[in-house]
Amino acid sequence: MNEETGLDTDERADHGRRVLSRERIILTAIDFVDKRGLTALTMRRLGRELGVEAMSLYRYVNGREDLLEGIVDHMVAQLHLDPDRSELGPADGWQAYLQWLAHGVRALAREHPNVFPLIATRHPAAPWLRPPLRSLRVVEDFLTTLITRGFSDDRAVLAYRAFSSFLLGHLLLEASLLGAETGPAEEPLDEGASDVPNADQELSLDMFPHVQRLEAQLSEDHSAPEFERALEDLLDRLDREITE
Amino acid sequence: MNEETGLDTDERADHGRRVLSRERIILTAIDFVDKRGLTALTMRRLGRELGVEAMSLYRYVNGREDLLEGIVDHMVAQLHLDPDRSELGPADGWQAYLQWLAHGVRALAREHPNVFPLIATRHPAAPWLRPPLRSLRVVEDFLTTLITRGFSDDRAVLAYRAFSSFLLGHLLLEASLLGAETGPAEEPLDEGASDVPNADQELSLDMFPHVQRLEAQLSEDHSAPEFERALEDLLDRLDREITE
DNA sequence: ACCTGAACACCGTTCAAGT
DNA sequence: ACCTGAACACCGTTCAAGT
Repeated sequence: MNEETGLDTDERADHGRRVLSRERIILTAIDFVDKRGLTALTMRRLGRELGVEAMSLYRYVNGREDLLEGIVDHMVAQLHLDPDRSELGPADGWQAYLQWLAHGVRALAREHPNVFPLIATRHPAAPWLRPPLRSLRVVEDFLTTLITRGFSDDRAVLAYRAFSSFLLGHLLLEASLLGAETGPAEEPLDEGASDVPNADQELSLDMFPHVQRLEAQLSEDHSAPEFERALEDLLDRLDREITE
Repeated sequence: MNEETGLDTDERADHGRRVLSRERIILTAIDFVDKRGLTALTMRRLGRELGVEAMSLYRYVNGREDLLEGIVDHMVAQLHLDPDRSELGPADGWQAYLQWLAHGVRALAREHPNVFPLIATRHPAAPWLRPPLRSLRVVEDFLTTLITRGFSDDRAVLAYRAFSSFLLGHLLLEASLLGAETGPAEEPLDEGASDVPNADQELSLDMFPHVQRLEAQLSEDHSAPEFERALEDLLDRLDREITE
């Protein structure tokens, strides 16, 4: 296997006559979701994007579910390619590692806000893999790093759980804000065009004075500082735990 | 409107000749998702469940998206019906209120683990509504409670954001664990039956010694105490914020 | 070896038609 | 007023057939 491309070398020697590959399909799918949203991703449309009939994909991908799984795996695997990782020597503490990892996952969420919900909500393959840190390699890395830096087994597992919850909550919300634009084809849908007893809570804002008054502040996006602040609090909490 | 049934009284006087109503459709849909999972929910299947053709639903529901919206609204609205709410007088502090609210949302997630991802990931109607506290009434309640107990506007908004992230991260993970059973028809799918270059990470566990050794501990479910612990930490943090 | 045409069962949704 | 039949465009997926 070629480390860089993930393709067998004899496939690459094929002068590109081979149009499809699992790698290319997954990359195209991620690109497609980035641009048009998750719900728009269809085997048939993805085929068209690749200049091929939908049925051809089934040679490389075990159906739609497997395609989604492949997308998630590919995304999470990116964490290992982060160049900054090499700057982290054994001399650095676990806090530096968790900072690095947290920012790596956050970068993923910000680059692919439409894909992140997939990472966040698909059922992991095993009960001890929790979103968004859902890869054996990443979890192994996590545990070794903490344990070699003084965490007991129990504390390391606790930290993994707490860290997962933290990332999930903050990044899913942040991705949701970013993805709202690209989302599922946000139709204008002019008001009152429906004759359905909608029970719609278009109860006017007047009934909710605080929300109305604070609407602007509620809409502000302070994702970055809030993320940093909450991350530091989490690290402090973990620090207190291991020394208590 | 009848407070208990949510039906107009003249509808109830109709001797039940009217089979359908938005209320009944949504309740049946929630029940269906609880039992068979979100992906199984189909307009046609839901119609069959109600003893009716799928097309009939369109008189009460503006298509599938609106149905999902209705489900989310109905679930979140349940928070106001919590009987314990009445035990919270103005004498109780904001901490008691946030404890009550957190446990209310957690109860929702545990009772409907297959529905919770919907609450967590659907784009809110407005940018200042964040999952899972995505209803005007709930947010208004949140803000008034905190502000009348000494929070400044800014602190209250910060608290809303932090609280949302906290609930989302913890409860989505917890619901995911519970929902794994009922989930999307988890097929056995015997190993090796596929000829696809899966790049499957069935790299044996031997390569991940820490994960292997801690597998049992990683699989343990300590949702309840972890939730309580993290909630208290959050409340402490908010407390520190307003008094600093 | 790799891609496709045709086919199947199933979707969401619309609308004219039934009662 | 409420439900349905028929139809349309679109799904995912299989498999025999083409090259």
